[in-house]
Amino acid sequence: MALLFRFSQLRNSMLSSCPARVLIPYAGLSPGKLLDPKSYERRAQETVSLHSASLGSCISGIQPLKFQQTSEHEPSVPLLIFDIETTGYFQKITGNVQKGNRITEFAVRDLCGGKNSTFETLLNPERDVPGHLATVNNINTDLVCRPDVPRFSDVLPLLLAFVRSRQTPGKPVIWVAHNVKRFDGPFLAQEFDRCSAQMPEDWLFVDTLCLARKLPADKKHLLNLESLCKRYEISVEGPSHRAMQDVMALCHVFQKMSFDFQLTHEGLMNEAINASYFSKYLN
DNA sequence: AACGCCCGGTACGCAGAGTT
DNA sequence: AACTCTGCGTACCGGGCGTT
Repeated sequence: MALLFRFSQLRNSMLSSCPARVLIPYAGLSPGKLLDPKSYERRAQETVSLHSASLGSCISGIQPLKFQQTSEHEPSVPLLIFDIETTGYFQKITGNVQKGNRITEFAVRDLCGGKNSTFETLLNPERDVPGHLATVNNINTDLVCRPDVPRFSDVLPLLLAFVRSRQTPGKPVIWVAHNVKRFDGPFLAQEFDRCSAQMPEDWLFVDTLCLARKLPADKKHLLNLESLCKRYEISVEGPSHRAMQDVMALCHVFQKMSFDFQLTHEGLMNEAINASYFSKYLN
């Protein structure tokens, strides 16, 4: 019998986040080599405290998020729910790779939970944030275009270290996001490309938008994340369109969808695309 | 054999929808 | 607002079947 995803009480706080000092040893970097750790860590902690204050009670009316390893003898593949905020829509860049829209915030959460199961950071896009977007997510030029806000290239070693810290050797990693095929994925691939790096081949991506399209007709009308939260009766309060908040909402949506589709690890792997899918969005 | 009808598969274009 | 995937409707084609 196929193993079903099961969700159990999170062992640790939903908001436990992974500070830079934890990841730097994984990344094999000295703090000075990466960025000013104090300024970064202070910002990271500020971000956590911000979420602790504003998001701690933002999701209510549902059971606590649950997830269990499928077998103690066979470590499960980590499911990393992530979301990004950007300076605009994805545009394929031709010629000058410094042009185009950039990521301004990145948040990820390992659905398995545990210590240091989340990672989030603001990112310096090295370009202005269009004014109309500040009304969407409250991320403006003054907030992110500062020397103490790390660029994606600064954070990349930490991100890779975070993934390594969650990954079972020899097992792939499954990233889950809403519209990852057309938005988050291409952006991520483009940022890797800017860093002259390649996304690891054992990174797989599952698009919850594609899953939502397969929902029964009565649940199919609107498929954006907000509508899915309403349909699954997931109450999300506070400011929307912030990366970690959307991650938390998507965690719960994904949980519900997993039950709806009776998703198995095998089924999820079949739904997944690998990093090479996004190469068509690069030069 | 000729004709008409139905069904399934394929191809195409358009509108809607998704992300910030 | 930019971009493009997806679903839907439509048209077309070929095969099967029944009727004349």
